[in-house]
Amino acid sequence: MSADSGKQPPSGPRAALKRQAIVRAAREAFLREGFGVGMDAIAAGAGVSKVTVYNHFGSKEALFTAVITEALDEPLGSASATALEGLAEAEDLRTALVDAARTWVNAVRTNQDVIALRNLVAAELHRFPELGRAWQGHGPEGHHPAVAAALRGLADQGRLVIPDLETAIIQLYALLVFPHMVFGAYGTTVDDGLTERLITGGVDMFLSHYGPRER
Amino acid sequence: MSADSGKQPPSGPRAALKRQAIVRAAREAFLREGFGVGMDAIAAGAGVSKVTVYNHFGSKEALFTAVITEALDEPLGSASATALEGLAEAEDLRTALVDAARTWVNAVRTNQDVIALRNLVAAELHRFPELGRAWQGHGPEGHHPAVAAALRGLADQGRLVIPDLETAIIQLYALLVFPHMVFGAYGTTVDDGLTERLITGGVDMFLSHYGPRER
DNA sequence: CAACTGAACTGAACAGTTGAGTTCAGTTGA
DNA sequence: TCAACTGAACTCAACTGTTCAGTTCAGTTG
Repeated sequence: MSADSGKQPPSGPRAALKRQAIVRAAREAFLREGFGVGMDAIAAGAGVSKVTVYNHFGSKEALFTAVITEALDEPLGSASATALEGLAEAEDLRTALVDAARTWVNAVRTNQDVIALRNLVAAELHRFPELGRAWQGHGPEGHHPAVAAALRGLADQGRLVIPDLETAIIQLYALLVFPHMVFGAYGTTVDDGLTERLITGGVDMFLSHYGPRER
Repeated sequence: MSADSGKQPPSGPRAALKRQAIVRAAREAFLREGFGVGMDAIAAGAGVSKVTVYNHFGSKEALFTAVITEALDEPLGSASATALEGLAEAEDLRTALVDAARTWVNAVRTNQDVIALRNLVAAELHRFPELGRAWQGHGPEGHHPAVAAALRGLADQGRLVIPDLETAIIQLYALLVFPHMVFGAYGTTVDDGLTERLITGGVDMFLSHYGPRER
């Protein structure tokens, strides 16, 4: 019944280009109009025949899945991850944390696309239960491990006192990135001034609780 | 062309019951299957003829709007608002804050429906731009004023030192309710133990930053 | 209490549209 | 030469919204 009965997707360099164009156009289309956007519109946006789309992906759901999983392993974390790693060597912990937080939050803010995609997934959860599960642990908060490692390192150095690491990680996320995710959900964006106050204020608050009592 | 040309919706006690049943069923259906659910399914769920649905609401979009606006002024905040008001008279600020936070967070957690509805609105923003605007300022974080008043009161008493009220409010939200909203977005729920640790840990963190330096 | 009235409701069929996925004959390009 | 691609026409299912003949029911009148 489905198109994938014994058919393997096209291969070769030409096919790869087409595939890329399709995913790109599909992502834009989904972001612009939601999951309800027509396959014809996507094909047209990719400058490709609808048949080609189906030869590559077999179904709309598979295409959507491809878009999401592709967005899933976007670099998003690379800049902020390196910023977090440098934390151990920093002399002035507060300044270093504020800097790391800035690049981190900025990565989230400039990738509103990813947040919007998450909303799509959330809204279509009933259609894509696996995607919902796959999205957990990824997305903008996808590098828990990096944050965990950074915090653990600082704790081992004795520069932070963290009795409950899991809670602390969530709190750091909550103070720094969750506001942008929550407000971004309806298209509201947090303005630059407030963003900066949330960063410095969040770091200060985090340090005044977990930091050494040097204050 | 539309059905509302010169037609007013039915009135009277019987009609009111039907209308209520329709909105209720529509809400469940939308939550269960998303906006794509068929009107026949909604009518069946309400135990009502499809014609009755159209006599009452005229269109699917109008019905969806009715569901959302009805959810908009749900009491959600009443319990937590009163809990927040009692804060000024409390002797033990930490205990009182933790208690207030518990009822507040619980209100949010048990109203996951409302959060899920918000996701629907976000996903269908292009179809309902007005709804998106109406939803801002409401929803689970809809009682900013109550929180603002409570914090201001404590600051005036000298029991908290809050240089930037707006930031402080968002931080309180971030520490206590945002995690449940973010994780709840894909159906993941925060388990009871973590919830409790987030509450106490969040309050402690908040107080260690804004509270008097008695620590 | 019986007959009546009229608005609201039912059930089923129907019209019109949209969109997913397919078919196919023909074209492009390494 | 062969796999990939195109374009257009097509099927098929689902969905929104409508129509209509008949039914329910609260309230009114005699």
